[in-house]
Amino acid sequence: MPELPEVETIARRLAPELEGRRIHSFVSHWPRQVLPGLTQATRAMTDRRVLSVSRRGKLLVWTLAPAGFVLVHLRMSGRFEWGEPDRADPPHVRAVWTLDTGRRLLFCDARKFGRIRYADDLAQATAQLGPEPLDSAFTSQHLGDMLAARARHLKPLLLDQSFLAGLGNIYTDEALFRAGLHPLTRSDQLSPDAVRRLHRAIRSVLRTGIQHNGTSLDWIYPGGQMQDFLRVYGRTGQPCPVCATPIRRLVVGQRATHICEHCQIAR
DNA sequence: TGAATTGTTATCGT
DNA sequence: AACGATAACAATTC
Repeated sequence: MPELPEVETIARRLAPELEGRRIHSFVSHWPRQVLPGLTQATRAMTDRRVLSVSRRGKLLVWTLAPAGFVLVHLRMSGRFEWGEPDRADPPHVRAVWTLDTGRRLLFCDARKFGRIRYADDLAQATAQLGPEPLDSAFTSQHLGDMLAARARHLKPLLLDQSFLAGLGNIYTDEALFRAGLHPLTRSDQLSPDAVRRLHRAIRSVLRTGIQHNGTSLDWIYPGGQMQDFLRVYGRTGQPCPVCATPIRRLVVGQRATHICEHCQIAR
């Protein structure tokens, strides 16, 4: 579930606790989610200091000193919790970093789809990711060029992390609604105005998501308020906030997709 | 009980 | 060959 705004929120919460700390030890209870391999990753993380915690797309990035990076992808159900000395650990703890302070950072992941990767080279490890939608370098002109170079339906294209990094199902549906664009619109057939609307919609919905600490729809990601500001996602049958037409749920590229048929047209 | 959930990868077709 | 579409897959919750 965690998409760009959720991962950004997690990074901001983690940073003040983790930055400056040294990793004393690392233990995994599900080694297959540790890359490039448990022994290699463990050796590379142990006794290194966390310089900074940031985000690239949906990846959480820890910059280590003197060298190296930890990249955590939460996938569907990954989340971080701090171990409490006088309380039992939460369920589904898959990995534990123990810090020089003795504090334990727990990686919990019910579905075990998350990934913990150590990499020497950040650029190489993130080479397949598309641009950051909130970067100042990501202009409407840039998006227009990218869209025109492809001939694909907007929804699956926006979900493609190698096209643009960070959008998932929720924010893609919300961005398309705000842009007034149907998810099946072909990327190379947008008018210049539609490109501008889409660029604006993507950035504003992500910024709004961050402002509200992300979207909390179930037990997987707590502490967000963005679910109160969603206009189409998960609102099947409820009235469109603009025109009151009931929101419809369709399936596009094997993904649940929520639209207002009146407000969202191919153009 | 099986339907739903999502990003990534492998595979198929054009 | 390159690109787009599609299926399979990871594992669990309700």
